[in-house]
Amino acid sequence: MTVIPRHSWKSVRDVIHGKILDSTFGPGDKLPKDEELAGELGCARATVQRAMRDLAESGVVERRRKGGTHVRSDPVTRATLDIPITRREVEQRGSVYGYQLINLEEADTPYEIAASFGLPSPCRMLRVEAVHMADRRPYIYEDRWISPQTVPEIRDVDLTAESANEWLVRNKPYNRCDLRFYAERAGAYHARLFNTDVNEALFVMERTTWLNDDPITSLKAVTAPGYQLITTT
Amino acid sequence: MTVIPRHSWKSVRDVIHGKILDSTFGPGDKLPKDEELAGELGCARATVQRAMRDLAESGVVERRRKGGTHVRSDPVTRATLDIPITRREVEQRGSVYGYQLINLEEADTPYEIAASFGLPSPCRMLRVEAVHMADRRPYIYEDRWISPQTVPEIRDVDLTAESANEWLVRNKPYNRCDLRFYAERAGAYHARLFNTDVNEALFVMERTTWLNDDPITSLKAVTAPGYQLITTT
DNA sequence: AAGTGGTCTAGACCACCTC
DNA sequence: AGGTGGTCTAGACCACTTG
Repeated sequence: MTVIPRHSWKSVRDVIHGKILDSTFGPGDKLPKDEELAGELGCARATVQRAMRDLAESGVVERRRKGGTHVRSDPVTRATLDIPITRREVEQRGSVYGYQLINLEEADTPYEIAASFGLPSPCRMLRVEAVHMADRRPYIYEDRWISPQTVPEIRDVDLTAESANEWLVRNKPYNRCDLRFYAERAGAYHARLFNTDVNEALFVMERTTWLNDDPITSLKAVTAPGYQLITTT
Repeated sequence: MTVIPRHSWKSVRDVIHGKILDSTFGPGDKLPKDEELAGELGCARATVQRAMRDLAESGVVERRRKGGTHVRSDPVTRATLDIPITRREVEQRGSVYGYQLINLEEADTPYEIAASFGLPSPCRMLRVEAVHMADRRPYIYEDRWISPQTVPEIRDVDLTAESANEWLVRNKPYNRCDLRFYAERAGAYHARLFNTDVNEALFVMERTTWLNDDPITSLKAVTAPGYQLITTT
């Protein structure tokens, strides 16, 4: 009786993944149940579980109780995005970070902002406009709405000194986060801010967050010309 | 002796996360070792492990053997991006998908492409230019380079019928994937293709993949005006 | 060298979902 | 209602990494 070399969950994962890649199991096919696979591979069921969870997380298979494990029929490329605090991002580029509050007011949200929160109608929120700078040049313009009902403490924060970005990330957890990326023409305001052409193409990130279905903040971040969002897996 | 209500790994995670959010443990602080926490919380060490892994994956803490578990000092917002096959994306929008090969040739890669693969100098690759369409209108223009050394089978694929996008995702696994997003002005070519203004801002995705350090493909996908990349967590 | 997280097992029970 | 994946435990051993 030979002890099997070693059944790490990664090797189990790779064996199963291999059978999918070589078409032993095609898109949509049902895989044997964990228990069977554990028997075949000579490892504990928990090890198969661990392997399968990894495959499920990377989008290769789908699992459902009672339904079993199926090979996903529409493969996706899945990647993880890390969006750091803007200050950190600037500093890691080796630049000097700067921050400037442009405007702070309490006002009714436009319809689009209410909509992005999923609210039926506009309501009163705190609006914060600010610029993040890298080496004294504008780097990201942020236009943010904060719900003072969910985040009452925000009124006590000195937003001329600390960016809402930083304070919120450090102090206010969230459950749900919507992200949206697109390109936008600069327009007169941003062209002047970034000292560029009116027709420059700018990369825009929008982020809306909730805590237990209560709106926290909605942010539109317009980046300087040439900005790139990068991921490595 | 009351049986503790139930110690699911999620509740354990939330307890620990709570202690981080209420500053019981601040940024950079070291958390007790798993064994201790398990004792305090009255659960198995494996349960703490599971909870901690989740916190580590979502970027809240960092763990190192022997080093212990620390609260991350620079919080990040972490999101998972799912990029489907373009055909699927179009179909799920409820549109009719179309595909058109524009150009297919073997040529030396420009320096930028070689660079994105991390290669020192240009080399011969297959170049595929194509358009994906939604309801007969251009949706995404793709300019792709494929390494025939890593993917010799590509020569036998009829790229007029099936997009390289689809064939590669279905048939060629990859280890490593770099993604890059930015905005670009349309220019004459894309303006005509998308039937829009020369200065329109277009959202661009670049994706480069490898299998065990061997280059597979590098793709620049220029999207139609108004395109948005969306994530929900 | 030793401390800490990571993995593996065997077994039990739970919870969800399809059949 | 029953089958399948998900979780939990207790204990052992492994592997990384830092003091």
